[in-house]
Amino acid sequence: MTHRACFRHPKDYPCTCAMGNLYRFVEPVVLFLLKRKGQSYGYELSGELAKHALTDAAIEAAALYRTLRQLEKNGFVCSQWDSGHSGPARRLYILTELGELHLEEWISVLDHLSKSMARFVLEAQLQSSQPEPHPAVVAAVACSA
Amino acid sequence: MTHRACFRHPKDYPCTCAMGNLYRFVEPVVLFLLKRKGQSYGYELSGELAKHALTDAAIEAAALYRTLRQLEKNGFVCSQWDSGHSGPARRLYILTELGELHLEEWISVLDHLSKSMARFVLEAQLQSSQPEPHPAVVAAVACSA
DNA sequence: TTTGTTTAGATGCAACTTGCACCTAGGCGC
DNA sequence: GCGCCTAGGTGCAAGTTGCATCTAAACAAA
Repeated sequence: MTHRACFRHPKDYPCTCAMGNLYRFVEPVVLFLLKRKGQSYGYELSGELAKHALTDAAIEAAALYRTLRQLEKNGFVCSQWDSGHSGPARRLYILTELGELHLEEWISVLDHLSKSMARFVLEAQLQSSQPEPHPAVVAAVACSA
Repeated sequence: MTHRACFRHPKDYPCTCAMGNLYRFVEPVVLFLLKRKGQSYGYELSGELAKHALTDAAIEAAALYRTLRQLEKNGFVCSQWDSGHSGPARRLYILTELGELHLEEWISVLDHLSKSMARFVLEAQLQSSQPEPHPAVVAAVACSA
Protein backbone atom coordinates (compact mmCIF):
# COMPACT_ATOMS: atom_id res chain seq x y z
CA MET A 1 0.00 0.00 0.00
CA THR A 2 3.05 2.18 0.11
CA HIS A 3 6.41 2.47 -1.57
CA ARG A 4 7.94 0.02 0.84
CA ALA A 5 7.54 -3.48 -0.57
CA CYS A 6 6.59 -6.50 1.51
CA PHE A 7 8.99 -9.41 1.29
CA ARG A 8 7.26 -11.73 3.74
CA HIS A 9 4.28 -12.56 1.58
CA PRO A 10 4.01 -13.57 -2.06
CA LYS A 11 3.78 -10.70 -4.49
CA ASP A 12 0.24 -9.39 -5.07
CA TYR A 13 -1.04 -10.87 -1.82
CA PRO A 14 -3.02 -8.10 -0.16
CA CYS A 15 -1.18 -8.16 3.14
CA THR A 16 -1.06 -5.30 5.59
CA CYS A 17 2.73 -5.40 5.88
CA ALA A 18 3.36 -2.83 3.24
CA MET A 19 0.75 -0.47 4.60
CA GLY A 20 3.13 1.08 7.04
CA ASN A 21 1.10 2.79 9.68
CA LEU A 22 -2.13 2.29 7.75
CA TYR A 23 -2.38 6.02 7.08
CA ARG A 24 -5.11 6.09 9.70
CA PHE A 25 -7.33 4.63 6.97
CA VAL A 26 -7.39 7.85 5.00
CA GLU A 27 -6.36 6.03 1.84
CA PRO A 28 -9.28 3.63 1.48
CA VAL A 29 -11.88 6.25 2.31
CA VAL A 30 -10.41 8.67 -0.22
CA LEU A 31 -10.32 5.95 -2.88
CA PHE A 32 -13.90 5.02 -2.08
CA LEU A 33 -15.14 8.60 -2.21
CA LEU A 34 -13.36 9.19 -5.49
CA LYS A 35 -14.96 6.10 -6.95
CA ARG A 36 -18.42 7.09 -5.79
CA LYS A 37 -18.20 10.73 -6.78
CA GLY A 38 -16.32 10.08 -9.99
CA GLN A 39 -14.00 12.99 -9.30
CA SER A 40 -13.25 15.42 -6.51
CA TYR A 41 -10.64 17.70 -5.01
CA GLY A 42 -8.90 17.99 -1.69
CA TYR A 43 -11.00 20.61 -0.04
CA GLU A 44 -14.27 18.89 -0.93
CA LEU A 45 -12.96 15.52 0.18
CA SER A 46 -11.88 16.91 3.53
CA GLY A 47 -15.52 17.66 4.30
CA GLU A 48 -16.86 14.24 3.32
CA LEU A 49 -13.98 12.44 4.95
CA ALA A 50 -15.30 13.09 8.43
CA LYS A 51 -18.63 11.41 7.63
CA HIS A 52 -17.00 8.26 6.29
CA ALA A 53 -13.90 8.11 8.46
CA LEU A 54 -13.22 4.75 10.09
CA THR A 55 -11.94 6.27 13.30
CA ASP A 56 -13.24 9.31 15.11
CA ALA A 57 -9.87 10.96 14.80
CA ALA A 58 -10.11 14.08 12.71
CA ILE A 59 -8.26 13.90 9.41
CA GLU A 60 -5.97 16.87 9.10
CA ALA A 61 -6.10 18.76 5.86
CA ALA A 62 -2.32 18.46 5.54
CA ALA A 63 -2.52 14.68 5.86
CA LEU A 64 -5.20 14.51 3.22
CA TYR A 65 -3.27 16.62 0.72
CA ARG A 66 -0.15 14.57 1.30
CA THR A 67 -2.08 11.32 0.93
CA LEU A 68 -3.52 12.50 -2.38
CA ARG A 69 -0.05 13.38 -3.67
CA GLN A 70 1.24 10.00 -2.54
CA LEU A 71 -1.64 8.22 -4.26
CA GLU A 72 -0.83 10.07 -7.44
CA LYS A 73 2.87 9.23 -7.16
CA ASN A 74 1.88 5.56 -6.93
CA GLY A 75 -0.43 5.81 -9.91
CA PHE A 76 -3.68 5.19 -8.03
CA VAL A 77 -5.17 8.55 -8.92
CA CYS A 78 -4.35 11.23 -11.41
CA SER A 79 -5.02 14.94 -11.25
CA GLN A 80 -5.43 18.04 -13.30
CA TRP A 81 -6.06 21.66 -12.46
CA ASP A 82 -9.61 22.89 -12.79
CA SER A 83 -10.25 26.62 -13.06
CA GLY A 84 -13.68 26.54 -14.67
CA HIS A 85 -15.49 28.16 -11.76
CA SER A 86 -15.30 31.01 -9.31
CA GLY A 87 -12.75 30.92 -6.51
CA PRO A 88 -9.21 29.53 -6.47
CA ALA A 89 -8.31 26.72 -8.85
CA ARG A 90 -8.90 23.14 -7.70
CA ARG A 91 -6.71 20.11 -8.23
CA LEU A 92 -9.23 17.60 -9.52
CA TYR A 93 -8.47 13.95 -8.72
CA ILE A 94 -9.79 10.92 -10.55
CA LEU A 95 -9.31 7.26 -9.73
CA THR A 96 -7.21 5.25 -12.18
CA GLU A 97 -7.77 1.60 -13.05
CA LEU A 98 -4.85 0.73 -10.80
CA GLY A 99 -6.57 2.78 -8.10
CA GLU A 100 -9.73 0.71 -8.46
CA LEU A 101 -7.73 -2.44 -7.90
CA HIS A 102 -6.05 -0.80 -4.94
CA LEU A 103 -9.44 -0.03 -3.45
CA GLU A 104 -10.46 -3.67 -3.90
CA GLU A 105 -7.31 -4.68 -2.07
CA TRP A 106 -8.09 -2.29 0.73
CA ILE A 107 -11.61 -3.64 1.00
CA SER A 108 -10.35 -7.19 1.37
CA VAL A 109 -7.78 -6.06 3.92
CA LEU A 110 -10.35 -4.12 5.93
CA ASP A 111 -12.83 -6.98 5.72
CA HIS A 112 -10.24 -9.31 7.18
CA LEU A 113 -9.14 -6.76 9.74
CA SER A 114 -12.64 -5.98 10.96
CA LYS A 115 -13.32 -9.67 11.42
CA SER A 116 -10.16 -10.40 13.36
CA MET A 117 -10.84 -7.31 15.45
CA ALA A 118 -14.37 -8.45 16.25
CA ARG A 119 -12.99 -11.87 17.17
CA PHE A 120 -10.41 -10.26 19.44
CA VAL A 121 -13.02 -8.07 21.13
CA LEU A 122 -15.23 -11.08 21.76
CA GLU A 123 -12.39 -13.08 23.21
CA ALA A 124 -11.22 -10.21 25.37
CA GLN A 125 -14.71 -9.49 26.68
CA LEU A 126 -15.13 -13.17 27.51
CA GLN A 127 -11.86 -13.03 29.39
CA SER A 128 -13.01 -9.97 31.32
CA SER A 129 -16.14 -11.71 32.52
CA GLN A 130 -14.21 -14.62 34.04
CA PRO A 131 -15.23 -14.52 37.71
CA GLU A 132 -12.11 -15.91 39.37
CA PRO A 133 -9.06 -13.64 39.39
CA HIS A 134 -5.82 -15.13 38.21
CA PRO A 135 -3.35 -15.64 41.09
CA ALA A 136 -0.89 -13.20 39.51
CA VAL A 137 -3.38 -10.34 39.83
CA VAL A 138 -2.51 -10.16 43.49
CA ALA A 139 1.11 -9.66 42.52
CA ALA A 140 0.10 -6.97 40.03
CA VAL A 141 -1.71 -4.99 42.69
CA ALA A 142 1.27 -5.26 44.97
CA CYS A 143 3.55 -4.23 42.11
CA SER A 144 1.54 -1.19 41.12
CA ALA A 145 1.18 0.04 44.68
CA MET B 1 -3.16 5.81 24.13
CA THR B 2 0.13 7.57 23.91
CA HIS B 3 1.90 10.50 25.50
CA ARG B 4 0.30 12.87 23.06
CA ALA B 5 -2.96 14.05 24.59
CA CYS B 6 -6.15 14.50 22.63
CA PHE B 7 -7.72 17.94 22.88
CA ARG B 8 -10.61 17.38 20.50
CA HIS B 9 -12.64 15.10 22.72
CA PRO B 10 -13.56 15.36 26.39
CA LYS B 11 -11.04 13.88 28.75
CA ASP B 12 -11.45 10.15 29.42
CA TYR B 13 -13.40 9.63 26.23
CA PRO B 14 -11.82 6.59 24.58
CA CYS B 15 -11.16 8.22 21.24
CA THR B 16 -8.61 7.04 18.74
CA CYS B 17 -7.02 10.46 18.36
CA ALA B 18 -4.34 9.89 20.92
CA MET B 19 -3.42 6.52 19.49
CA GLY B 20 -1.05 8.04 17.02
CA ASN B 21 -0.49 5.46 14.35
CA LEU B 22 -2.30 2.80 16.37
CA TYR B 23 0.93 0.95 17.11
CA ARG B 24 -0.22 -1.60 14.56
CA PHE B 25 -2.43 -2.92 17.38
CA VAL B 26 0.48 -4.31 19.34
CA GLU B 27 -0.66 -2.58 22.52
CA PRO B 28 -4.10 -4.16 22.96
CA VAL B 29 -2.87 -7.65 22.13
CA VAL B 30 0.00 -7.35 24.61
CA LEU B 31 -2.35 -6.07 27.30
CA PHE B 32 -4.78 -8.89 26.58
CA LEU B 33 -2.09 -11.58 26.68
CA LEU B 34 -0.72 -10.18 29.92
CA LYS B 35 -4.19 -10.26 31.44
CA ARG B 36 -4.83 -13.82 30.32
CA LYS B 37 -1.43 -15.20 31.27
CA GLY B 38 -1.16 -13.18 34.45
CA GLN B 39 2.45 -12.38 33.69
CA SER B 40 4.92 -12.79 30.89
CA TYR B 41 8.09 -11.43 29.31
CA GLY B 42 9.04 -10.03 25.93
CA TYR B 43 10.47 -13.09 24.32
CA GLU B 44 7.53 -15.27 25.27
CA LEU B 45 5.03 -12.64 24.17
CA SER B 46 6.70 -12.32 20.78
CA GLY B 47 5.76 -15.91 20.07
CA GLU B 48 2.12 -15.60 21.11
CA LEU B 49 1.73 -12.24 19.45
CA ALA B 50 1.70 -13.75 15.98
CA LYS B 51 -1.23 -16.01 16.86
CA HIS B 52 -3.36 -13.16 18.18
CA ALA B 53 -2.18 -10.32 15.96
CA LEU B 54 -4.93 -8.28 14.36
CA THR B 55 -3.05 -7.80 11.12
CA ASP B 56 -0.90 -10.29 9.28
CA ALA B 57 2.04 -7.92 9.53
CA ALA B 58 4.79 -9.51 11.60
CA ILE B 59 5.47 -7.74 14.86
CA GLU B 60 9.15 -7.00 15.12
CA ALA B 61 10.84 -7.93 18.34
CA ALA B 62 12.23 -4.40 18.59
CA ALA B 63 8.75 -2.93 18.32
CA LEU B 64 7.47 -5.24 21.03
CA TYR B 65 10.25 -4.38 23.49
CA ARG B 66 9.74 -0.70 22.85
CA THR B 67 6.00 -1.03 23.32
CA LEU B 68 6.50 -2.81 26.64
CA ARG B 69 8.82 -0.07 27.88
CA GLN B 70 6.34 2.56 26.75
CA LEU B 71 3.50 0.77 28.53
CA GLU B 72 5.57 0.72 31.68
CA LYS B 73 6.43 4.40 31.34
CA ASN B 74 2.69 5.11 31.17
CA GLY B 75 1.95 2.95 34.19
CA PHE B 76 -0.06 0.30 32.37
CA VAL B 77 2.32 -2.51 33.24
CA CYS B 78 5.11 -2.91 35.71
CA SER B 79 8.16 -5.11 35.51
CA GLN B 80 10.78 -6.82 37.54
CA TRP B 81 13.79 -8.97 36.70
CA ASP B 82 13.31 -12.71 37.05
CA SER B 83 16.39 -14.91 37.30
CA GLY B 84 14.85 -17.97 38.93
CA HIS B 85 15.44 -20.29 35.98
CA SER B 86 18.08 -21.33 33.49
CA GLY B 87 19.07 -18.98 30.68
CA PRO B 88 19.34 -15.20 30.65
CA ALA B 89 17.25 -13.19 33.06
CA ARG B 90 13.77 -12.17 31.96
CA ARG B 91 12.01 -8.89 32.49
CA LEU B 92 8.67 -10.06 33.82
CA TYR B 93 5.71 -7.83 33.05
CA ILE B 94 2.45 -7.67 34.94
CA LEU B 95 -0.66 -5.66 34.15
CA THR B 96 -1.49 -2.86 36.58
CA GLU B 97 -4.99 -1.76 37.49
CA LEU B 98 -4.53 1.21 35.18
CA GLY B 99 -3.49 -1.24 32.52
CA GLU B 100 -6.71 -3.18 32.94
CA LEU B 101 -8.68 -0.01 32.37
CA HIS B 102 -6.52 0.75 29.38
CA LEU B 103 -7.35 -2.66 27.94
CA GLU B 104 -11.06 -1.99 28.45
CA GLU B 105 -10.62 1.27 26.58
CA TRP B 106 -8.86 -0.50 23.76
CA ILE B 107 -11.64 -3.07 23.57
CA SER B 108 -14.28 -0.40 23.24
CA VAL B 109 -12.20 1.39 20.61
CA LEU B 110 -11.61 -1.80 18.63
CA ASP B 111 -15.26 -2.77 18.92
CA HIS B 112 -16.27 0.54 17.45
CA LEU B 113 -13.55 0.39 14.83
CA SER B 114 -14.41 -3.12 13.68
CA LYS B 115 -18.03 -2.12 13.27
CA SER B 116 -17.35 1.02 11.27
CA MET B 117 -14.91 -0.97 9.17
CA ALA B 118 -17.48 -3.65 8.45
CA ARG B 119 -19.98 -0.94 7.53
CA PHE B 120 -17.46 0.65 5.19
CA VAL B 121 -16.66 -2.68 3.53
CA LEU B 122 -20.34 -3.37 2.98
CA GLU B 123 -20.94 0.04 1.48
CA ALA B 124 -17.88 -0.18 -0.72
CA GLN B 125 -18.78 -3.65 -1.99
CA LEU B 126 -22.27 -2.44 -2.79
CA GLN B 127 -20.75 0.44 -4.74
CA SER B 128 -18.50 -1.97 -6.64
CA SER B 129 -21.46 -4.04 -7.80
CA GLN B 130 -23.22 -1.04 -9.38
CA PRO B 131 -23.55 -2.06 -13.04
CA GLU B 132 -23.44 1.32 -14.76
CA PRO B 133 -20.09 3.08 -14.80
CA HIS B 134 -20.02 6.69 -13.73
CA PRO B 135 -19.42 9.06 -16.65
CA ALA B 136 -16.15 10.24 -15.09
CA VAL B 137 -14.66 6.74 -15.40
CA VAL B 138 -14.11 7.42 -19.07
CA ALA B 139 -12.06 10.47 -18.12
CA ALA B 140 -10.11 8.37 -15.63
CA VAL B 141 -9.12 5.85 -18.27
CA ALA B 142 -8.06 8.64 -20.58
CA CYS B 143 -6.15 10.29 -17.76
CA SER B 144 -4.27 7.15 -16.76
CA ALA B 145 -3.32 6.24 -20.31
C1' DT C 1 38.57 -24.83 25.95
C1' DT C 2 37.06 -22.77 22.12
C1' DT C 3 33.15 -22.54 19.19
C1' DG C 4 28.44 -22.28 18.05
C1' DT C 5 23.38 -22.10 19.23
C1' DT C 6 19.42 -20.66 21.68
C1' DT C 7 17.19 -17.54 24.73
C1' DA C 8 16.48 -12.78 26.19
C1' DG C 9 16.68 -7.95 25.97
C1' DA C 10 18.20 -3.89 24.07
C1' DT C 11 20.28 0.08 21.15
C1' DG C 12 21.74 3.07 16.85
C1' DC C 13 20.47 5.06 13.00
C1' DA C 14 18.48 6.30 8.65
C1' DA C 15 14.21 6.81 6.69
C1' DC C 16 9.72 7.93 7.12
C1' DT C 17 5.30 10.04 9.09
C1' DT C 18 2.68 13.28 11.80
C1' DG C 19 0.82 17.53 13.84
C1' DC C 20 0.89 22.14 14.03
C1' DA C 21 1.93 26.62 12.44
C1' DC C 22 2.18 29.26 8.71
C1' DC C 23 1.90 30.85 3.78
C1' DT C 24 -0.06 32.16 -0.97
C1' DA C 25 -3.82 33.65 -3.62
C1' DG C 26 -8.58 34.31 -5.63
C1' DG C 27 -13.16 35.93 -4.72
C1' DC C 28 -16.70 38.23 -1.94
C1' DG C 29 -19.07 41.35 1.41
C1' DC C 30 -18.85 45.69 3.55
C1' DG D 1 -9.01 48.75 1.93
C1' DC D 2 -10.06 45.06 5.32
C1' DG D 3 -11.52 40.72 6.87
C1' DC D 4 -13.30 36.23 5.80
C1' DC D 5 -13.89 31.98 3.12
C1' DT D 6 -12.15 28.73 -0.22
C1' DA D 7 -8.25 26.05 -1.92
C1' DG D 8 -3.86 24.06 -1.81
C1' DG D 9 0.01 23.87 -0.14
C1' DT D 10 5.18 24.08 2.78
C1' DG D 11 8.55 23.85 6.92
C1' DC D 12 9.97 21.87 10.73
C1' DA D 13 10.21 19.60 15.14
C1' DA D 14 8.88 15.56 17.19
C1' DG D 15 7.77 11.00 17.02
C1' DT D 16 7.91 6.16 14.93
C1' DT D 17 9.62 2.19 12.24
C1' DG D 18 12.60 -1.39 10.22
C1' DC D 19 16.78 -3.32 10.02
C1' DA D 20 21.25 -4.34 11.61
C1' DT D 21 23.80 -5.02 15.39
C1' DC D 22 25.13 -5.81 20.27
C1' DT D 23 25.43 -7.97 25.03
C1' DA D 24 25.21 -11.85 27.79
C1' DA D 25 23.79 -16.28 30.04
C1' DA D 26 23.31 -21.28 29.51
C1' DC D 27 24.40 -25.24 27.15
C1' DA D 28 26.02 -28.63 23.68
C1' DA D 29 29.52 -30.33 20.84
C1' DA D 30 34.21 -30.72 19.05
